[in-house]
Amino acid sequence: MQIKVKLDNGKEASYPEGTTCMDLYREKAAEGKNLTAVLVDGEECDLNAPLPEDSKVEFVDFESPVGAKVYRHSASHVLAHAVKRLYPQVKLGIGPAIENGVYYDFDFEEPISSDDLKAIEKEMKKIVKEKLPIKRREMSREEAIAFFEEKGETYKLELINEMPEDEVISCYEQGDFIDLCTGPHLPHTGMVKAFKLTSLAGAYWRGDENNPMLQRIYGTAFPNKDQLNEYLAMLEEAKKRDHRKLGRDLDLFSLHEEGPGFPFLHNNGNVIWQELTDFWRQEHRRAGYEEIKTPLILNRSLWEQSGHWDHFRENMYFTNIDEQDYAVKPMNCPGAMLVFRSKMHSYRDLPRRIAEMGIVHRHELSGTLQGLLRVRSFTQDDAHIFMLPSQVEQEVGGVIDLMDRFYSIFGFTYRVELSTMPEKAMGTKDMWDKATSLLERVLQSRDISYRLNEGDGAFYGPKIDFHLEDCMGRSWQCGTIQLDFQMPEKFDLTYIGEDGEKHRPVVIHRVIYGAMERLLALLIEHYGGRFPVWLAPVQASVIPVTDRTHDYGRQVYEKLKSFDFRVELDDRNEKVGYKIREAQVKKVPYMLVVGDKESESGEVAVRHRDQGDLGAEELDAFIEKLQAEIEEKRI
RNA sequence: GCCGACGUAGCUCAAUGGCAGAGCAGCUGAUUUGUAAUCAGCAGGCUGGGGGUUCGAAUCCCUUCGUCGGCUCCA
Repeated sequence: MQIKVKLDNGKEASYPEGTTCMDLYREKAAEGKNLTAVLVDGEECDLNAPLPEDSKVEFVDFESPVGAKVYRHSASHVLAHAVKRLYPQVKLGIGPAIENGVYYDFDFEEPISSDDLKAIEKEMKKIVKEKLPIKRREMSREEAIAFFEEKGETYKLELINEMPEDEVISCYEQGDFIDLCTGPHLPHTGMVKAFKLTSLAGAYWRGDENNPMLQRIYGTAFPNKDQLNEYLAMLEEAKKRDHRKLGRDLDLFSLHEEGPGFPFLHNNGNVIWQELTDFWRQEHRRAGYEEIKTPLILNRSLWEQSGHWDHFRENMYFTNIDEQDYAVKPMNCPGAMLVFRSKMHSYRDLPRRIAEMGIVHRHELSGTLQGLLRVRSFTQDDAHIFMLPSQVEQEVGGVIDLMDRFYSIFGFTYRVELSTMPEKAMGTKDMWDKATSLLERVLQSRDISYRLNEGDGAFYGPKIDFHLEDCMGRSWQCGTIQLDFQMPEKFDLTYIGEDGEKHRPVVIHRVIYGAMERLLALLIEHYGGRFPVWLAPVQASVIPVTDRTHDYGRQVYEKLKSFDFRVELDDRNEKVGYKIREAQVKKVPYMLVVGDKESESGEVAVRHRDQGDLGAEELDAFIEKLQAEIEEKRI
C-alpha cells in the first residue's frame, strides 16, 4: 500500500505505508539541507511517527521559529543530560527553549556556582560527540509514574499528575538519559553544534514564590559557531548601550548607596528631561489638557477612601505627622479626584482632562531594582480624564492618537496589550465586563492588533498597555490607559446632567511616557547615547584651532548662545584632533572648527558626529539649518 | 524578598596570606596645534561598612549594605 503526501514544494509524492517523517527527513537531509524539524499538517511532528494518509509535509530549518525551538529544546536536553551525569542526585525541573536560547531548572542537592558551568559545558560537548540517537517513547500513565518515582523525579511526577487523563505521556531518550517531554526533537545529539552556557540564576518552581527555589542554567544554541559568535558579539554591543554605562560616561545621572532606587539626575540628564517635558506640555495643551500639581504626602484617610490602603499597602511608604498617619503617594489619582471634587461640574464641563507630572514612591523589592528602568521613586506623566459615559470611546481614541504621536517622534515601535480583571479587584464582574468590552471595541474599531492579558488589569479597572521595544528586543511597559468606574464611586464624584440631576462621571487614568526615568533609560539605549539634536545636552561644540582664533571662536559661541542653542566653547590648549575626539566621545552632534580661514571668511567648518567633516559654511546658514533640525525633532 | 556572582583611585582593571599598582580621567608645566588621543611631572586609597581567624588580611571566615544576572512583581 502506498500513501500520498503533499510536500512543501507543492508536489505530491507517494511512499510505502509506514514511512516515517524520519525517512523523508533523511531524504531531504541527504540533499544537504540543514533541517531541524518536520511539520505534518502544520503541526510539529515526531520524526519516528508514520506519516498519515494525505498529509501535508513541510521541512523547517533553524531559520524558522519552530525549527529554532526544536533545535534549542534538544540543546536543553543535552544540558540536562550533562548535569545528570555530573550530579546523579539532581532532580529535574523544566527546560524549554526561549527567545535566543534555552534554560533548564534543576534542584541540586548542594547548590552549584557559576564556576561549575564550564565542567557542564565540557560534558555537553562529549554528549554531542557521542551522537546519541534521540528516541521517542510513549508510556501509560502508570508506567510513567512508576518510572519517574523510581528515579526520584518528584517535579516530573507533579507534572504527570496534572496532565489530563487521556493525554499521551511521551518521553525522549538519548543514551542513558530520559526526560518527560512532548517533543519533537532533533534525530541525534550530534546535531547540536554550537552552544554556550551563559548564566546561572534562581527560579521558583513553576514561577510561584511559595514553591522551592531551583537553580536555572541559561544557555544559547546555534547551528554553527559563526552564528553563536555573532549573537555573543551582539550582546557585547548591547552592553555598550547600557543606560547605566552611558549615564555615567555622558554624565546624565547617578545612583548612590544612600538612596537605592532613588536616582539623581545630573545637568545633562536634566536637559533631556526638560526637553521631554516641554514637548509634553505643548502637545497636551494642544490636546485640551489642563495641568495640576498635588502633594507628595497625604493623610491615611485618603488612601483608605481610594482603596490603596487595602490593595497597595505593601508597596507604600508611611510617615507620621502630628500623631496622624500619612502615606507618600504611590499613585496620583486620589489627588486628582480631590481637585475634580473641589467644584461643581455641569455636563457641559466634560470631558475634563487633568494632567500631572506626578512624583510617586513605591517600595519595590530590592532585587528588582535596575538602573533607571526599575526604581522606587519616579515621575509619571499622568492624566485623569473625567467624562460622561457617552464620551469614553472618543476619549480613549484620543489618547491612543496621542500615544502614537509621541512614540513616532522617537522612532519607537510598540506592541499593545489589553489586561482584564485581576483576582484582587474592586467592583462587580458585570462592570468589568462592560468596561473591558468597551476598550476592546475601541481597539478593534481602529484596527489595532493587541494581545489579551487575562487577569492583569489594575485593581480598579481594565487597561490597554503600550510596550516599547528597546535595542535588545526587550519590551518595556510605558504607556497605559486604564478605565475606572471605581474611583468616581469611592470619591462620590458627580456632575449635573441635562436633566438637572446628579450623575456619576467615568474616569480614565493614562500615562504616555509612563515613567520619565524609564523613558530616559529607554531613550539612552534606543539612541545609544547619540541623542537627536533637540534632546542632545550639548548641541554644538566650538573648537578654535589656535589661540589666534579664540576671539572668533568666542563670537561664534556667543552668537549660537543668543539663539538658545546649547553650545560649548573648547578653548583649552589642545590640538584640534584631541578636542574633536573628546566631543565625539561625548556624542556631541556638531563640532564647529574655527581656524584662521574661517575667522577671515566669517564661516564655521562643520563636522557632524556621524557624517564627519561637512566643510565650511556661513555661520548664519548653519544656524538656520540647526534651527530647522531642532524644530522638526529630526531623528 | 528569594537564588547565584561581585564590591580595590572618578572610570576600566592588576596585586591570592607578606611594603596596594597600571592605563584613562584630574592637576601643573612645556608645546600653538586643521578633523578621533603632543610630551613631561604631580597628586590620587580606612581595598563598601562592622566583627573575627592570623605574627601579619584587599586576599580566609561571619555579618551588614550596595551592585550585577535571574525568579516574583511592575511605570
